[in-house]
Amino acid sequence: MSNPKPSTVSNFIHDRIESDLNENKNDGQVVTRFPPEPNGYLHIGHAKSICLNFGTALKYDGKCHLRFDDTNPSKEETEYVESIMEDVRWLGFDWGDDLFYASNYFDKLYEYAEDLIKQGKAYVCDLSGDEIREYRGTLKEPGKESPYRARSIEENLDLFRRMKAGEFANGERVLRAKIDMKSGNIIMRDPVMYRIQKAEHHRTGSKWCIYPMYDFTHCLSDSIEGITHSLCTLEFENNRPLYDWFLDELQTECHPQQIEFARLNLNYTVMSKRKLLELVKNNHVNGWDDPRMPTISGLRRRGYTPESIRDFCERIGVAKADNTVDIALLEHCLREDLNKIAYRVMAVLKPVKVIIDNYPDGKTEDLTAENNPEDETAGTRTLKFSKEILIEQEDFTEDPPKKYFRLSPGNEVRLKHAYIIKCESVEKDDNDNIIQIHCSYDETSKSGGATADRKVKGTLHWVSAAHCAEAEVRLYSHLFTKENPESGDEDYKNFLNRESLEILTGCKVEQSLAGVKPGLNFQFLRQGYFCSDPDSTNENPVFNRAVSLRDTWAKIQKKGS
RNA sequence: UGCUCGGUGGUGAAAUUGGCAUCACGUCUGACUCUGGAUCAGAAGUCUCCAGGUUCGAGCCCUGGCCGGGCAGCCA
Repeated sequence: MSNPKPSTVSNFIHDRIESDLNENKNDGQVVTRFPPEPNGYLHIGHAKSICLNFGTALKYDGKCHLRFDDTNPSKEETEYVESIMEDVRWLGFDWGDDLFYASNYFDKLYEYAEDLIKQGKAYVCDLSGDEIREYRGTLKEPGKESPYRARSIEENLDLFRRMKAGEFANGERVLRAKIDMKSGNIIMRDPVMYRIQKAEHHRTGSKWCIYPMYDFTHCLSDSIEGITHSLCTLEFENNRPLYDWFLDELQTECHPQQIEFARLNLNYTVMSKRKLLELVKNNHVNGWDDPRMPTISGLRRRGYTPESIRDFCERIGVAKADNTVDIALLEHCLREDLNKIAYRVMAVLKPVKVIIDNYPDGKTEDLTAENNPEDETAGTRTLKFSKEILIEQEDFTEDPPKKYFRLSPGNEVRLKHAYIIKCESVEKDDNDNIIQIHCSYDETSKSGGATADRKVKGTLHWVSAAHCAEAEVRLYSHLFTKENPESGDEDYKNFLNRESLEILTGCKVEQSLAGVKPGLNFQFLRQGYFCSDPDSTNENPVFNRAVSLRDTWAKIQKKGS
């Protein structure tokens, strides 16, 4: 496994950092941060942000902090904290000692809030939630000032301290910044800084009953940590004036620059934590790490490598335009990585028996198979060959269409690493199902043998019936049937692909795959890349199809139909 | 009819900051192949949302439109 390398392609953020560096801003330092809220599992969209933030630090010889933005105890859990750390690490990034929690700053944040009150720039407001919304105005109409806006500094201080002391109920009072109720930017209409929430926090327990809001917390956390460039997604653009306002009014020593970029969207899936949570909670998928999910843990279980995901994030670039990336690019990145490193093995997913009539009864042969033609150092393994073998049902047909290179009556194919065989006859049951196929083999055509270079059009994968293991194989396709399940008025769940998971049992795999450890990538020859699943047992190895191989034949068939 | 951001092949991103619109994915040909994989060679597809203007020269600057996104949580 390789470590992340500094990115070679630039983007508008790196351009700005370079111009800052040229002006010797921040003493030539670059410090970024990845600030997830621990309220769900990370997904491929977060991977973009992780690669951007950690990658930027790597490129400019700076640092990237991991900071949990844990200011809302009702939604956050330790389980999420742990999964996030695991995922970031797995992606190949290292935050060193720079692990932080916004909740670590609650004391400081509280002092900053009192500071603002003392400056007359924050006040305690008794309006109810509904009233606050009413007073806020609308997108087109200005808001009205709260009747509590004019409270004295002393009264505000007293009330805020009593909020902290737990004297009031949830929702009874909030602390607000005194900015401008007529601002065109609704964010600036006296935003709430603190709310009362009598809830157990996953780190601070019951120490606090007031919790700071995102806007107040984020800029100050960045400032406290000495972040130079605070990279976030586009929906926070409107919040930047507020980010700057808090830091300006509090005259903090460090004033990071917030820069926004467009979040990642992928077709045939959804990318909001809320929707992913819903899929998990309502059992539309089997947990956060279901291989169909765009979560990091799902992709990992599916068989994606950290390298392929980083490569993907590099290729999609960073810009400000809304975008939907074709999932085919992600798949391309995986194939490219796995092509270099995955061992080739043979697995027959839907078997049909072939009997080689002129092959001696009871004979077995050891054949030598290369593990990876793309990598000489990968070595070889031994394969057993015998009279009865299994091939893929798809690889035989009685009436071959045009350009069909596989096995059919009277036709020859090569068995990979073994002999050329010819179909002599077909045996069927009463219902016209093929039971077994009778073939003859050309003894001199053995790989490495006398007429080994004799050409036939097709080459098939196979396993020896007496020398194989049974396995379960899970085939995945797009989670949604629609490119953009979120467009239009209809509920995205209506577009869930009912056939996104196909479970195949009774698959036959070569012996070397028996008892395989989970998390290993293989190429099943001619089929795709598969990854052993944690559900595997010695008796029942389970493989997930990460991605199929490019399939020219499938395209030809599609055009024909 | 508030504030704000964006618009470059099918998709994503570039364009040395005003100088021949480039790259990748995808698509399509063909070659090669003991994986219909990989690889290699090639092709089509954008004249940059529109209309003006400045300029020898505009994707880039200016003006006016058009279209799309975000913002009215005591979420982040």
